[in-house]
Amino acid sequence: MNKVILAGRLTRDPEVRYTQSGKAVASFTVAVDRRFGRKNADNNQPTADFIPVVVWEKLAEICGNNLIKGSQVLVEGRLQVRTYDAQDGSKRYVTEVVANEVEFMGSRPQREGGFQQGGFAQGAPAPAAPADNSFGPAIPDEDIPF
Amino acid sequence: MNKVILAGRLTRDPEVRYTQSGKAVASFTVAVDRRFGRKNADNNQPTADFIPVVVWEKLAEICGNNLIKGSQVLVEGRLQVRTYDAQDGSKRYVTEVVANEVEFMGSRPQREGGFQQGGFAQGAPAPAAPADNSFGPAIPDEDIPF
Amino acid sequence: MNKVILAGRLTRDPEVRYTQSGKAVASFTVAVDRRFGRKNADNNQPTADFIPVVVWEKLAEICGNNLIKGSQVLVEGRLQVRTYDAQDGSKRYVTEVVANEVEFMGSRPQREGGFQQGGFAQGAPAPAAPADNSFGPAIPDEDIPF
Amino acid sequence: MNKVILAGRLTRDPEVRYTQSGKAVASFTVAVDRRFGRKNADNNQPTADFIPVVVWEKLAEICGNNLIKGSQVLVEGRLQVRTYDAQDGSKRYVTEVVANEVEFMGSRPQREGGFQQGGFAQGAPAPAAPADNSFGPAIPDEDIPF
DNA sequence: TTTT
DNA sequence: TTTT
Repeated sequence: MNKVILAGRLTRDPEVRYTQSGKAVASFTVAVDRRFGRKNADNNQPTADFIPVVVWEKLAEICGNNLIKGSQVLVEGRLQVRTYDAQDGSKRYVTEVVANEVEFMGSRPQREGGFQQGGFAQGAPAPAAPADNSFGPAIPDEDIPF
Repeated sequence: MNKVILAGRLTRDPEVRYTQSGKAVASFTVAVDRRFGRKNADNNQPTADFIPVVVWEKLAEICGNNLIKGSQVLVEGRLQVRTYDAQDGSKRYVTEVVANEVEFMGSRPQREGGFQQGGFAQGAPAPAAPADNSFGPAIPDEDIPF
Repeated sequence: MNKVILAGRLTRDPEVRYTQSGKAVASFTVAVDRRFGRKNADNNQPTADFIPVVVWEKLAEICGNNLIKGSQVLVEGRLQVRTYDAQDGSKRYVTEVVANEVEFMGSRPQREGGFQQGGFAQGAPAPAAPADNSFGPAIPDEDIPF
Repeated sequence: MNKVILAGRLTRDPEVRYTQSGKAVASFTVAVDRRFGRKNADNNQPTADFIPVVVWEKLAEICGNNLIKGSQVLVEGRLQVRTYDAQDGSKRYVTEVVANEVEFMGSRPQREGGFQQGGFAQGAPAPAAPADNSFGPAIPDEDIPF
């Protein structure tokens, strides 16, 4: 068992890319507020954890089409550590949550254009082209977790 | 909510260190086998995820005293991304699971000296001195998650 | 490990009772919508699961003071099966989630009087008197899960 | 989200039944030990929770073929409350975990005949006929959760 | 780099 | 760097 459950808000709009074979991949970071009391606020500690999340295929497109900066989500997935070689020859690690479920929670930030009222992530059209993967190196086409 | 649940085996004996104020910290990596079918075995993909885990205080000592390479564990905790400055001035990220519960599961590897048959992690004496933190930079003394 | 995580909405206002020794107990039911597709809507199947939740002590009072029918919550707890003897002498089972954490999620139903904007369940005054436990027999005073 | 994760041992051999349309259903109870300290042992409280679990189709057959009384399992599923009318006309509730994943954990009880060493639940032949559903009324044929 |  |  390798299970992660996060509830929080997107720090930015999701970034949707496509692999060479055409699979959609969405990346975003979820800010999870720490419970009051877990850390003393007065000693300059962070008050949130920022967790990189990656979503594949249909769910990626749904997230790209329905989530924006500030959106509240409930994410279920697994922890994955990818490894890659940095330019200086050293080995680097990228840890992220590969989500297999993203629920859209209540209070959603406003923006021009109508978003759906919330609900589960499913069914949606397909957007367009690539971008840069902000969480590390290129994601290989085969790297589909489920 | 920021919750992680892992079931797997230690890739090495746990490493126990102490902060300046005397708090114990144990670090180990849990190998979580991927379900057959999640990845095709034939395309050179990894068959396990290797997840760094950090444990504090009493639970750290219990882990240090009862777990060894190969021990089967069920870990519950939260995902934490620490940030630090590398020697070359760049910013690096260390992601780990901060465990608040470690259950010892069944089949445990043999070793000289008697280990307990299993059970929950609790109650235990205290070992001794530091070492190096294999997962990143020094863990500050205040960084206690609960 | 005995862990339950639910995201849903209260079907009614929470009911707060007190044990003889004065401990608060809140009871409510969480309606968890099933994912579209898990069940075909067209064969008269329910579209939600209704899960009884029980909360103790300080958290019970916070829930009583901040949640109402329709409130969206994220509940973490454990499953508990209590047993009791029915009037006809037969043995009955009551299964409920004993929550140790209740997060208040976004979109909250309106009602006269100001409720807080959301956040984690903690810190709050104490309400008053008993009522009837809608999920089964009297909860014994000692039955505190944590 | 409606998620349950249990680690424990079967109190009896699984019971495998078949619906009219031929779908396999396995039922068993998982005993989950409570953490020491969660309950004082000295006040006659139970030291374990006994949770009814239901498994469908292929996974049901795998469980029927590989698990026995005492088997250690890690179960992931969802909580379901079924309702039915008792003979006396009153309404009764049956709560159970509908498992979608069952991992076989380490130390497994011995019995004549070779069982596999453990691993994930998948792939297996099919056993035979019905029996009585020990956890409540007949499970309708359509009631397949995934 | 960070959300409300 | 990896466990069974």
